[in-house]
Amino acid sequence: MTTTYERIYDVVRQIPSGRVATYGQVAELAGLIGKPRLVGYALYRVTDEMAVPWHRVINAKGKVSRSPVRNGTDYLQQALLEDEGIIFNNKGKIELSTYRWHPPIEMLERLEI
DNA sequence: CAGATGACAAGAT
DNA sequence: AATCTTGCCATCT
Repeated sequence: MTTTYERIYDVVRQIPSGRVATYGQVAELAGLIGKPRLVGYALYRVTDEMAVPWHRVINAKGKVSRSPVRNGTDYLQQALLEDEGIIFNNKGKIELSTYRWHPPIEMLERLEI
């Protein structure tokens, strides 16, 4: 049986290099409309063996969600995104209109969104 | 099994 | 623009 978190990881795995999605967007695509926090909770528990591009998920303000409990993975996140060609401005913000991932139409139809 | 834990988002101030 | 509410819940120990 697929757990809630596995569904979230499956969505994140669809995000291509050089694009990003917001927590709310991932929640919606995972069938968890209005529960963006669950995505944050799930990503906190990601390990490298899971092969989930967790760094491609940012908050709705277009910034990396910083938190002391992340042990520096928040700063690593920005570095990984820059490696994929994403430009951050001087305030650590990116242009969502430029970099946001647009899921394939079949995916949206399957979810009836 | 009860309590602790934690990467959000939108609206109000 | 920055800070403060409020809603929200699967996992881990």
